[in-house]
Amino acid sequence: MVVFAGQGDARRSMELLWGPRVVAPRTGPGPKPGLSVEAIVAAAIDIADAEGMASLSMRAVGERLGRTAMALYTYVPGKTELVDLMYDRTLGELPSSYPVTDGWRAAASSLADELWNLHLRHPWLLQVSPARPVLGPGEFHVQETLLSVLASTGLPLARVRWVVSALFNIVRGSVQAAAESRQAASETGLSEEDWWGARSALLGELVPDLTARFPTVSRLGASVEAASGDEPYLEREARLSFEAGLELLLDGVEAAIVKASGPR
Amino acid sequence: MVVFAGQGDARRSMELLWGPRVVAPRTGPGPKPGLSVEAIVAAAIDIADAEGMASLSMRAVGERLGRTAMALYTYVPGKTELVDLMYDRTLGELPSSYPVTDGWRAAASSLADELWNLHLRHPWLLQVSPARPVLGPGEFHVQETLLSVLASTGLPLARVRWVVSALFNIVRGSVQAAAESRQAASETGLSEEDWWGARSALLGELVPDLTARFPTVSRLGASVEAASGDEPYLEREARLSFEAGLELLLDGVEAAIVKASGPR
DNA sequence: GTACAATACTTTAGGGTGTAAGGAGTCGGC
DNA sequence: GCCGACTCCTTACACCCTAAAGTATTGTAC
Repeated sequence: MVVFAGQGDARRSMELLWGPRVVAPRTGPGPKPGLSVEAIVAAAIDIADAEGMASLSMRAVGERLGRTAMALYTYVPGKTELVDLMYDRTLGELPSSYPVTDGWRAAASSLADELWNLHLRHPWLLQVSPARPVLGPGEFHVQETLLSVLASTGLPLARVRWVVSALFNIVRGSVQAAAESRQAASETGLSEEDWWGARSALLGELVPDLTARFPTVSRLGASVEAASGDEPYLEREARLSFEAGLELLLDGVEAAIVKASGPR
Repeated sequence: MVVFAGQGDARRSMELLWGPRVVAPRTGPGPKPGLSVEAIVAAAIDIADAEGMASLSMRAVGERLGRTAMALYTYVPGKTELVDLMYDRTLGELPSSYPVTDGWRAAASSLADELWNLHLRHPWLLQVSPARPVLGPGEFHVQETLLSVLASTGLPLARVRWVVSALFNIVRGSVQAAAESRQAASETGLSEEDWWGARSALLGELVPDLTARFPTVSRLGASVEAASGDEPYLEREARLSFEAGLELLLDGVEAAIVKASGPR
């Protein structure tokens, strides 16, 4: 399921995102709060990291904090907003300094790397829709960092923007394979090799004319299988895909720079 | 929630994917089947297209076919497999002929376009995990088409592979914004403009130092707002992002070709 | 023509989910 | 000392997927 930012409580939601994270102790009457928004968000992130977004329920979060699910509703309007907070807080983890002293390409590469690792550490990020942005400090932080590093190419901001979005897409796309393969392995208890072995045996049996119908795929499949050693497969695969995609993209940027500076 | 291919019924699942789509009428005893796998898949696709993956439930599919949810379990092992079928059948829609007579770049571009439109027509495709591939005919078909078109660049298949994956990522990533913005608009009843207007007003109020903290983003935001007319915004935005990303990528491919053919 | 077996479909039920509603309990301020 | 505000919990509902068991329909064999 894709989660959108709630509409009714737009203000409340924004206040949670941008407001102070350490709330001053209340002065009014009533029992002292035993929890806090940040504690809830942290617990939720822990769960999502360890067991995946599918296992993230209000009950689970409450349990981890020694409360019931409903106790959370005192602090957070609903699950949607909680997920938004998780997303934004996590993006905020991204380091912000990428010196361009070694050139824009080195800076962009290491930034992309960091972004990749961040997503790999928190794969559930991929399940939060980037369509209607959360518009929290973390998201702004990431955009600012990406934009400013790539602006150092000298390209106009209006073009840098597309580079940023393409870069983001490549990171998200490639990390998805890695993360979900990992998650699938732990959920089903089947290693990649076992799974793949069983599947390709079935394929050969049920689709005898596979190589005839899909010659190029088959050619590739054969070469890949031959080349693969016995180390974790799909994850390395995803990393390679990321690196290759990044290189292609940055080559494209370089070409754009040359073109922009005019044919000499 | 991310859906993985079931493990227990791997064989059954593969048979459904690769088996004949028009089942021969049964001869034995028992009532005649009133439904069929293909009819169920089609109904499910209709629902997902119209109301999104979140609204796709076994009940909803059954209801659309005049049955209960449980009736579907005669034809399909479970929801997981149904989603796999939906995914694979939909990918099968992609046209397969992309003549390279006008050069590889034109062919790749129009193929990418087609892929983009396909995803836009069926945005729920993005919610099916590509990690553990479905390994159905549709998926093979798409891979085969992409690979063979890009193999016409003359690059070795081992590199073409990464180009394909990057291309796929760019398509998926950029279409996500468009599709989900559309979906969000229809679900919340809020147009992009209204939503964005409300949000940015809130931002200005709650975060007065926004432009100071995120100068580059703000600079970009200002220029974009100024440039935007009064036509549907985020969707055009996503399309532009797609086109720009594609150009960057293909430029990168061109650079790779030049590099591979050796410095003259 | 009737009994049987196989299949399609429904009903029932159990364990999930998010969260609305209302009832406890706890504390600061008057 | 008590009121009111506040946190937190229990209960309840609506929805989800699907296992299990029951019912209806059909073709075949005797």
